[in-house]
This record gives sequence, structure tokens and C-alpha cells, in this order.
Amino acid sequence: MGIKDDAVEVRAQGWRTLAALHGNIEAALEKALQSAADLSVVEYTVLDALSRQDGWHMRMQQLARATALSSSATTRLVNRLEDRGLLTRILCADDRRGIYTELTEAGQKLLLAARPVHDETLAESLAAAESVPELEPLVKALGALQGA
Amino acid sequence: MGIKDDAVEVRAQGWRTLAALHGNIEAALEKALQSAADLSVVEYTVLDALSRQDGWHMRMQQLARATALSSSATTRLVNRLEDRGLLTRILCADDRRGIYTELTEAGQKLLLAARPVHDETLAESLAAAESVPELEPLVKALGALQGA
DNA sequence: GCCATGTAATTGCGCAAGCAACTACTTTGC
DNA sequence: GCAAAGTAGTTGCTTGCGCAATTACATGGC
Repeated sequence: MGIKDDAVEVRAQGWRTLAALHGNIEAALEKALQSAADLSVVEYTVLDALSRQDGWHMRMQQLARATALSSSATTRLVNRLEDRGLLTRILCADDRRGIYTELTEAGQKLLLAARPVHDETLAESLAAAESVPELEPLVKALGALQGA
Repeated sequence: MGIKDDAVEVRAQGWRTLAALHGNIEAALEKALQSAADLSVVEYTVLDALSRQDGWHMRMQQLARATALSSSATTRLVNRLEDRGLLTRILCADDRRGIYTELTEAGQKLLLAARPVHDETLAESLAAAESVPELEPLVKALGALQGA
């Protein structure tokens, strides 16, 4: 076991920890958002990303990147949200291939209702993870990212 | 904006970063493992978890927890791997409801072939993420977890 | 011993994801 | 100008997931 092998093992361990924490948080958010606002995590992510965007509109590809989804999945995700009246498609004037998505009133309203649930659930999940020995260091590190 | 509101925003930002990094790594691993060993990330996770277990066997529920999957998904995941001859089901003697899964020779062999690919891809993904300003601090923090 | 309750794993079903093929539009090269 | 190559978004198809119901076994109360 040389230094190099250790580094490999440290990375693998770090990745497992990251995946575990991610899974925990996502599952908790999924459940909470589903029951509070009938939104999945990605759906919330879209609404949230749109609301934090200047002008409140984004192109499909930006959305795909923001959600780490394929473009086909993004299309159908936007379809679902549009069918529910939470956002609208707007054709790009300058590039007629492109499509902007924009939050509707209803979308903003739902997001405002969902955000506290999201934030609280996130806080709870992180707190819970902090009492899991395996996850605790990563949670601390996460909190220290911007926190000073 | 009080201190409390800042904390909320820091957590949300941290979560987005975590999710983004997780997504990047998972996508890269998915592609690499798929083409190198015809394994998905969860499938690799199962083989790897089994190999790092004393006696090389785990119960379905442990596997479900290790992979952050539902029990039904775990059943089908084990089915797939069993059909390919990579692991076998073994009935528990002491609790006849329980089922142990155990790596076969072929499973161990495939894992040994896949592991270098996994580790290299992980290293590359982390290196790539380090040059993304948003992700860089988290990658550093991850490396520092066990790394000293 | 026996019934009620609880737990382990599996199966039916609906849904959302990715890939590949396609359409529509834009840009590049000549 | 116009053909060739590139880019944005959508659709058909397959696959894997979670939830809820089910089967098989274990455990506690009496």
C-alpha cells in the first residue's frame, strides 16, 4: 500500500460518502416536496433556477444543465410543468430554434410555498446526517464552504 | 437579510453544489463503466460493496441501504446480476426469510477489471471538477476528509 | 400451541429517464 | 446565393425506478 494507492482509496471513500449524503437528502426532499406541493426534486429545481435567473427565463439547454438531465427529459419535464400552468414556453425572437421558459404567476406562487418546505427539509436532513459518523465530516465541510 | 436567512441560503447553495458534483461524477462513471464492463453505477456499487464485506455476502436490505435503492429495485438489480452469473442468492439458514447474495468467481473477476476504470474515471472527474470555480471548494473539502 | 403483529423479499403497475432518430433553424464555406 | 455542417428542441422506444399489494417466515402475547 503506497501513497498512491491510499489516494485512490480516499477518493473512492469520499465518493461513497458523497453519494450516500446526496441520496439521503434527495430522498427526504422528494418526499417533502411531493406531499407539500406535488413537486419532484427536479421540478422544484427548475422553478427555483428560473426564479433565480435575471428576467426569469432560461433556454431548454440551460435548464438541462442546471438539472443534470438529458434534453429529452428536459422537454418532457417542461411539458409537465407547462401543463400544470407553472411556466410557459416563449419563442426566441433572435434564434427561432431556441425556446425560453418563463415562470407564470402560479409557478412563482407555488415556488414561494414550496421553498420553506425545501429549506427546512434540507436543514433537517443535514442535521440528521451530522449524527451519522460516516457523513458528519462531509456535512461540516459543506457548511464551511461559503460560511465565512 | 439576517444571519438566519444567510444560513438558509448557504445550505441551499451547498446542496446545489453537492448535487451538481454528484451528477457530474455519476454521469462520467456511468459512461465509463458501461462501455468497459457493461455495468451501471449501482451495479458496480453492489459488486464493490460485496467485495468489501467480510465473507463477501450481504442481505438484500443491506444492499438496498448501500445503494440507496428501494427493496423492489434491489430485487431486480440482484436478478440482473444473478442472470449474468456475477452473484448468487444463498438462503439464510437462521432466518429463512432472509437471502444472502454472494459474489461468484465471474463477479469478482469483472469487478477486478472494472475497478481500475472506476478509480481512474473518478480521479478524472474530480480533477475536471476542480477547475470549475463553483465546484472546486467542495472537491478540495472532499479530498481533505480522510486525507491526513 | 395459536393468533396477531411485524419483517424480508418479490411482483404488478405507472412513470420518468436516456439514447437514437428526426425536424427546424442557423452558420460556415465557396 | 446555396449546399454542407452544426445546433435547439421534440418524439419513439426501451429500461430501471418507486409505491402498493402480496407471500413467506419470525416473534410476542396469552
